[in-house]
Amino acid sequence: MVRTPTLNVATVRRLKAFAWATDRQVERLLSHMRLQYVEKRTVLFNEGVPSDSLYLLVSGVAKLSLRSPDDERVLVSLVAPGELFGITSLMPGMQRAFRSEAFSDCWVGAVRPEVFVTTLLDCPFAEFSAMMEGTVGRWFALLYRYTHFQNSSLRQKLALALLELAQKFGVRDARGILLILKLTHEDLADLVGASRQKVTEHMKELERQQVLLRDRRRLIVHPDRLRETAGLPVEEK
Amino acid sequence: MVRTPTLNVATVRRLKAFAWATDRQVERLLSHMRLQYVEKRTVLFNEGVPSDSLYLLVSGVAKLSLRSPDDERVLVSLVAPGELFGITSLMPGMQRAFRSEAFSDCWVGAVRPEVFVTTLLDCPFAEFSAMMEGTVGRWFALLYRYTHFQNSSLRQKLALALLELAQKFGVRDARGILLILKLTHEDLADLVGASRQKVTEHMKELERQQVLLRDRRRLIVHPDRLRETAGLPVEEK
DNA sequence: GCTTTTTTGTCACCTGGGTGACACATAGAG
DNA sequence: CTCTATGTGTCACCCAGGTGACAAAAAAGC
Repeated sequence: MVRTPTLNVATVRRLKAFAWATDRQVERLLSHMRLQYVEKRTVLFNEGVPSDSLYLLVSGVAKLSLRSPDDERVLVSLVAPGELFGITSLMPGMQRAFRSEAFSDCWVGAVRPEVFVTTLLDCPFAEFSAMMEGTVGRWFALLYRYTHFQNSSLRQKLALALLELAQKFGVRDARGILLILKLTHEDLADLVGASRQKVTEHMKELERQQVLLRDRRRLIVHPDRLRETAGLPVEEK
Repeated sequence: MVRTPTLNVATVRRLKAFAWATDRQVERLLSHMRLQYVEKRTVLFNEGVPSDSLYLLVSGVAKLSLRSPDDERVLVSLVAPGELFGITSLMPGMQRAFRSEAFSDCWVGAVRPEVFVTTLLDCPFAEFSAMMEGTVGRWFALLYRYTHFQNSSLRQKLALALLELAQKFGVRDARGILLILKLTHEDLADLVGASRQKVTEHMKELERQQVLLRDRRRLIVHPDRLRETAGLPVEEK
């Protein structure tokens, strides 16, 4: 039989979670936390679903993973007791980036992110989360790209990198999205961690396949086709 | 000659920076921002130095990079106008993770992170940054690992992953750091994005080199030697 | 314009790591 | 304590992508 752990201030301190918070704050937070048992291999949330809870791992080991283009699972991280996870819930309207499942049997505490922020920081959730998005949101995009690089071919990495560049530096154009940047193949190679020569080869090939085209030294990309060659689910919008 | 851009609320709005902030907040923030011109190829900050400023890219393109084990530069990201960068400054006592340099001639605004937080969020900086550390700090560790995977051999990736695991799941032991986790080679393979077979080979090799040893199915690692095989600067402490 | 430097395109060759296959060891389950 | 399932160790073989080299094409100086 499974024994429910007691979750009080002392436990939290032992887990070294919320080290910066006062006892009173922790107590209030705990009163809003629902504790749940998650059996090994059970999925807590899947990538792509809305992020409405923040989790504290109380005991056991949790696992964050994502599906790579070739449908393999990439193990992104293992979560240790005392860690918070499901952090996308701190940013407005964000979907879960990873699947979370129990790597071993776990006890997990769940709170609504609004409660978390207002009890620990006394500042409106909307403001806090907007701030998060404006600052660490960029990091998050990076993490996204890098985790998706795992198990991808060079061609896919290139497509992924170009998509990110299109979001940042792209302007609409009759023929697609124009990147307002002069990038050499060497720059791209550094970005995806490949050799210049192979980048040249793949870029030629991508041009041949009409995924992108060049106007002098400016790139014009076709985001849907890029997404396809990157092996991403084609975004409907 | 270089023309100094005007930096007022309208400019900020056009850049789509701080979209969530009110005009008054933006105005106050701008009054504390020092604008500087950074010529192409100039380094703004280097990895490893203390993070004491937060930057807004006003015009041009900036570049974030790091040095890989084989002393190559990994281009981590290109920063677009309107983006904030140097975000490590929002976490307490954190060093810069990347080098930042101008990819093209840039105008950059710098603020102290305390000013940034208190004008935009009216909550004490110390509390905010503790909160950041406790939440997105984990993401940051991930980003660190993944960026360092770039241009690394499987052996180095393994060492890096094991170091991260040792930090999370390690307890001191007479023989090194004991990982309180039963990990299969397959798990490790998923973590570093490699095949199970090659992981087995490299783990054997690492055992032979006394970088780690096994006690039944538990791993005991030697962090300094791991750091060395990962190609990281051996941390003095 | 002409010259120098930087990029691009394309080779031929090499190597780290993926794949499949299979024997052996270990650990749970009963 | 035995049986079965799951992990480990080690092959032989293949391929994506790295390396070096060099010519053609574009840019950038002047």
